[in-house]
Amino acid sequence: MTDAMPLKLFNSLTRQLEAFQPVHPGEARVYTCGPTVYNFQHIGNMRAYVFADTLGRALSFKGYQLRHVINITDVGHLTSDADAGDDKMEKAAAQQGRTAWDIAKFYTDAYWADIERLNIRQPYQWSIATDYVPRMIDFAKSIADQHCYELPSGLYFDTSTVADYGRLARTTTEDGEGRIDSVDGKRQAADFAIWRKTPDGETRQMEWDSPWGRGAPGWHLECSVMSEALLGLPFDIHTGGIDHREIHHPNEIAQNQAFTNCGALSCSENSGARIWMHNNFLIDRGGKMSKSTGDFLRLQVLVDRGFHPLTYRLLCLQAHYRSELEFSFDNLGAAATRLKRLVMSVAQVRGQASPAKTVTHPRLIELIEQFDAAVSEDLNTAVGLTLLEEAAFMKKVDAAEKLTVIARMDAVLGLNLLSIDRTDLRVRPTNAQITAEEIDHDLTRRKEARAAKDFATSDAIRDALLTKGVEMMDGDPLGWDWKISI
RNA sequence: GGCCCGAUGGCGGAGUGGUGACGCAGCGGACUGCAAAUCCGUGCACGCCGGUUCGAUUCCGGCUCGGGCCUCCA
Repeated sequence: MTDAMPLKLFNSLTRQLEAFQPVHPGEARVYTCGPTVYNFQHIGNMRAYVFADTLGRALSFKGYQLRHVINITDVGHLTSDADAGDDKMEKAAAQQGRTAWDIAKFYTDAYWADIERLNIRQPYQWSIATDYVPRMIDFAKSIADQHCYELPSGLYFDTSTVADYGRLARTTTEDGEGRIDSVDGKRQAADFAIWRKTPDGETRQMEWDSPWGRGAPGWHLECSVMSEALLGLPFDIHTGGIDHREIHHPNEIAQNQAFTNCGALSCSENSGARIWMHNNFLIDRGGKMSKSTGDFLRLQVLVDRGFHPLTYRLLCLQAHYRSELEFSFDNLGAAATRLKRLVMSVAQVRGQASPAKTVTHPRLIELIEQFDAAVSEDLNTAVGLTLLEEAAFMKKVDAAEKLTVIARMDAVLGLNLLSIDRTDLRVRPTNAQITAEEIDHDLTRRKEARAAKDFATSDAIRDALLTKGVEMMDGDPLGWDWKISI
């Protein structure tokens, strides 16, 4: 690969753009903090995975051999960030009358289904936290003497034993207000549990024996261990939602520093990953992004309302991953229209040719270069998308060359333009009062009426369908579509 | 209370020290029996007050407003 156009990424650790320099030449090793599978993922959660996928695709586009790991947290994540309390998994299990293991499997499967619907590529490996518990214990043992201390409730990490604790978060680490319910005996408010002992007299569904008693690993420990096990320290890029920048990732970094025994080295070398990247939040003014409200927005809700999942992906791509993004069904509707027009245009080109081997058209060559530049500048998908559209909408250009360019760009954007069709976008809303067969029947009747110039009848059929959320489109090959009305 | 971020047209959202992308909506046109869909064309914006500068939307300070985190969150 020639790095004429170096890939620049924003490193949360240094808060600036840095040229990507792989730890292992030609390779890119990426770890993404995945979901805690105690519930469905909401669309805000999914933005993180669309982002991580886009990053991975960009790295592939730039010629790097990608080794991407996404974890599944199926144990150890508490219902609060206190050091004691309910485990999310156990709590969900108790509420739903199922085992914690069943809960984990159910929501992992649901998550994976969403991953597929969003055309997120399969990573090199999904790492399941409970598969790594022995390794977590080994990791904890190796740092216990120098960096940890034991209390009745578990093994705690002493954050004063590593240099620059909390530098990622850019927070003052002094105990501050101490709003977290403090555990007696903690040396610093910021100290966190590495191993949580099961309280005396209790039994958990998910617990293991350890040198510190029977219990479960702390959430932060899991990511350090799995990333080290599968990618080695240091690896290239660690991603996650921006919320992890404050607590989870600083704690991970502290553990990594302790584990690699380089507590005093420079930031980039001892944090475990060279680059830490965080996607910003998807904002919903309606407040449906919080799982605690019960009725939260997940991908299926969008589909139920007649939106193809990739509409959501396009919505994410329209904004920079580091910007907050406003979610609303109006915005989603705008993205749906944009996607539809793009898909129609590409499908037309697809019908005319197969991708050419080489591109000779000057503007197409330039578009590829501009696309490369946009992606290389901290993943500017918003601009990349407009370049893809320009290519797709160009007139009087060899279809084969055009398709080649579209394919190359879509490999990064992941809108599946080489195989998706206009009909795929016609998603039946769950509240539809009419079947596709009935609509086709009416469509035929209407055509007959129009042929006979019986416009009173044809208009009546059209109006009737419209009241059921279906619009007729005489000049469109598809003939009819669900009208997405909010 | 502490820490941090943002403010771009009707909505969303890029970007920039010197003609402010793009999408959706709107408007005009083509097409249509009329519409819709589609295609073509097009109007509209850099929160306020100072400062730096030949010149600021872009840099600095203040203000106002909004948001996030410090409690679980991607």
